[in-house]
Amino acid sequence: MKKTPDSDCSGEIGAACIGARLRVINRVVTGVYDDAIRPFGMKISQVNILVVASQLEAATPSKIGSILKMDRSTISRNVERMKRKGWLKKAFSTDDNRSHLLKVTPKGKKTLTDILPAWRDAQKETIKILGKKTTGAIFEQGNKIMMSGFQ
Amino acid sequence: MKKTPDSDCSGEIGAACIGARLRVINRVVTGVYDDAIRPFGMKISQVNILVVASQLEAATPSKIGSILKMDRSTISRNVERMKRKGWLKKAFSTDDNRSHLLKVTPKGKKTLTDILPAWRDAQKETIKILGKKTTGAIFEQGNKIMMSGFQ
DNA sequence: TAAAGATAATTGTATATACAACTAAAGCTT
DNA sequence: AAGCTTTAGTTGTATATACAATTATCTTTA
Repeated sequence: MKKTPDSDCSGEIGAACIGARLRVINRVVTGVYDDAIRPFGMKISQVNILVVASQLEAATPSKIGSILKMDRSTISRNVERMKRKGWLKKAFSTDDNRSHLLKVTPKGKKTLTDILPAWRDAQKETIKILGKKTTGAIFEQGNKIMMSGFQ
Repeated sequence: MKKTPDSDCSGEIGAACIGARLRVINRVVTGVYDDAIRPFGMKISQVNILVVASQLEAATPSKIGSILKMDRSTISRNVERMKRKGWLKKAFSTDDNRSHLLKVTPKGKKTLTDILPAWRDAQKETIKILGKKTTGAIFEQGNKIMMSGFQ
């Protein structure tokens, strides 16, 4: 019997898609962190950028993007919002006029400090949801991928 | 010495944040699938919705959302786009007038069939990137979370 | 059964994300 | 040094996502 366009391949994809499962986990866990730090007006995506910017000596948008695996345009838009909130500012570097450095403002640092207890709660909650094994696997693999952006 | 608002907690968050690592992995893997199926005009998020809609007997927006852990409003917007593309259509159910059923159109099914080889390539690539251990952990945990939405 | 409470979907608003196209500035190459 | 190529950032456009508020319908309860 001839296969019609209706022949169902959704079974195979539904039963096996890693991307689908990863994205579900991502939505759930992102929600845990965002819920926890919402009272401070910050989101986990912004925390991540602030943290990386804090820890790099020369935090250019490109460098942050290569660590967090974000497109440059995404960084550009996020930085714009975070500047508006007063958490980040631009500083010009001397050696490359195409680029600039991103500095976390005192207000940005204070907010990071403020969210710390809520962030710790979100960590605990996430481990409870994912279990130690999955948490560990994600942690290690995530580290590897981020580290590849340091060069 | 008094702690100033400048005292740095970015070290702790940077060194430990599971959410950050998960989100990096999510961006990378989502890109793998999206790159693979881009020639067909579809994205992994849309594939996931079509697959779930295919497999449910009564695929309401709410049901799909509770499986994929998406907000109802997100489903609403995604369905709108997918209707525009001709992959999904609405059908009214008899028993609840607040809701409706979502049906995958023949065109939607055909496109799912068309992307199958590309999706398989993306699966392989993802396993290569994440390794078997992390892939397995994400798969199992993702299954558990999605299954909780079936009731 | 009428009022109160819960559920389903949509719409307004805002953030997150990426691709393509563009501009500007380095860095090579001959 | 002039020209080609690469790199950095921004902007236009589109999708993905969620919270709040709203409307409609269903369910429960008094």
